[in-house]
Amino acid sequence: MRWSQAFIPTLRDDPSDADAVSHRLLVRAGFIRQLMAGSYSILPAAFRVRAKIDRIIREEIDAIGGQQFLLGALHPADVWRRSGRWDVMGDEMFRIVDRKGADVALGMTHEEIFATVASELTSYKQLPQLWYQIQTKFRDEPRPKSGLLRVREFTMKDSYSLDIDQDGLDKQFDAHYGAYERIFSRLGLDAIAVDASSGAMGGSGSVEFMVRSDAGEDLVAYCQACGYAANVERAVSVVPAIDDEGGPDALEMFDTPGVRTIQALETFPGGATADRQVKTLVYVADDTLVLALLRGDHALQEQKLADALGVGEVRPAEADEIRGLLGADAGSLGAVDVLDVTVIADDALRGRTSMTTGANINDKHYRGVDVDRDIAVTRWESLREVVAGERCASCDSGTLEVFKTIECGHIFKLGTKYAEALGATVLDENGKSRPIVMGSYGIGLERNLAAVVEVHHDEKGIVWPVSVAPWHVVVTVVRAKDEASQEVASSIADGLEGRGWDVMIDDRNERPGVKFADAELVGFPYRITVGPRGLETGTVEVVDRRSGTQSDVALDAVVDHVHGLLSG
RNA sequence: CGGGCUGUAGCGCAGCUUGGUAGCGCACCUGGUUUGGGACCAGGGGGUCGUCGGUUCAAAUCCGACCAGCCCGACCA
Repeated sequence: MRWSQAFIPTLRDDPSDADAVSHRLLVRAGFIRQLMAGSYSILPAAFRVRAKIDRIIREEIDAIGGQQFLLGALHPADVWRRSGRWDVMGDEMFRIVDRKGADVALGMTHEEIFATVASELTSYKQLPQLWYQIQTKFRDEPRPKSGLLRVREFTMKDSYSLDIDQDGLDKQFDAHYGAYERIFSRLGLDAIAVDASSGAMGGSGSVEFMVRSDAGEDLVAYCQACGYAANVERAVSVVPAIDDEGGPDALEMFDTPGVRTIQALETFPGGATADRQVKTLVYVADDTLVLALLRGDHALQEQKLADALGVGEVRPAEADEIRGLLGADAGSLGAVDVLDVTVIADDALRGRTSMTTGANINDKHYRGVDVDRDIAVTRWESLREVVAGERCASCDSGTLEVFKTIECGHIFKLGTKYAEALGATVLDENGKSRPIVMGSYGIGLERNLAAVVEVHHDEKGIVWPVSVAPWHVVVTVVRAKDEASQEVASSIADGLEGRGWDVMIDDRNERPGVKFADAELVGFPYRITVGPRGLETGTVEVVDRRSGTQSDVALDAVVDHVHGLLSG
């Protein structure tokens, strides 16, 4: 490829609306252009990167037995109604009405459709199967952002495993786990596998593959000592025990005029430190009011509560709902003697005594609360959000870090939910009909492309790993009008292309500085500079983008030399 | 959906307060000189000023509605 004919619209200035590093660099280096919020045009350079990511994914999924499909992006409402997700997905699903008035959806994922195809399976002898596709997904995100990291239209590799039993699912899940590790490694991404909440997908287990980046939106708790890693939606940690000795034993109500917060009660005469208070939160889950109890200085992780209750989401109760349930306002709430309400208590409250909490009468609190004696706890769960610096629960010696990450892949054990809803059953060896046990496994291609840029860049621009670079080498012709230089550049490019490398010849009649700056912006792993000065001594210059190392190499050795660098 | 901000040439921006022929830098085209880190000279092309409506002799500028985009939050497989 000759740059003079290539469409790589680089910009001298940063785009004004780009915040994330990958967004800024991909726009500026001529890889993408925005069409509307959450929708981007993939330009030729980005298309080449995407094609390489696509290929790496296909190689690894094929290697664990994947068969590639291509399903429709247009889905009839019926299959989504059958799984119950036509309503669950809400505004996030793009919906259209066809000319006959039928409801149609733009596919946001394909469990329903693959399950529909799977209904043709008839015998356990046909299992296991591993089906996948690489296809466009549509999700009407409430807030697209950060360039390709959060969009409304994107390409996903989604695979689906089909098995007769849980054991088969576990095997395919593990196979995907390994394939994903190999994929991210080949993309140059240091992905951390973390326990995650399965959220709206349901199922028995899920693992997210997270890449550390400030542009990410998920928080991960990580222990360097033992490698424990979990999304904060699930993470746990060790909470040092609190000494309850010396407090009042008997339940005793006392006046707390004007006290509305944990903090205020700490300094109120006769009050208590936050770690000796019980925080009572009222939440709504599926139209039912529940109480969530935590230690006063602990924060609720809402997803944990939702998972504990087995619902998709929870929301804090409104003021009038709270008053209707407990007869008091937020600030004076407690669970003492509350009997008709589901009470979920955080594990950190187990066995605690001499606690202080609201009395469900405005401006009154109880002291001397013995949690086991005075509160009818329905269930004990981990509800609190871990905080950086806490002790690791997994190895008991390390300290947890908490940092932002990009979710680059997510694998789920689905179970039989979709197979049952869509009639995907087979006969087992006893002739009995059984629903197929499914798993689903996703990787967003463009998000991974952006994640690579988030991780591999410097102040000059992108630094592509060789595995996904749009071109491996740029041959920069310092003086475009010098025919000898152009001929040398062509022959070097031919030599490298003959070895299987992708080469861009920068033959533009620009100043050298412009071409060097563009080469660094676009991110070619290696640059070969051809100019009259070097040719006088029969050499060209080879520059390593990552390290900046420069070396003069003899003309007749440069193809071998660069081939060696790229192969290394 | 709540809060904040922005829409003027391909990109980055000024002009709007105080209404009167639409500007600057970069990019682009032609010719010339240049060429190992974002050149220079001369000439030139390109804009329904987001959209619709209102006020006015006259609107990029004032008023209203709408649309789009960005950021924070809510939300989020």
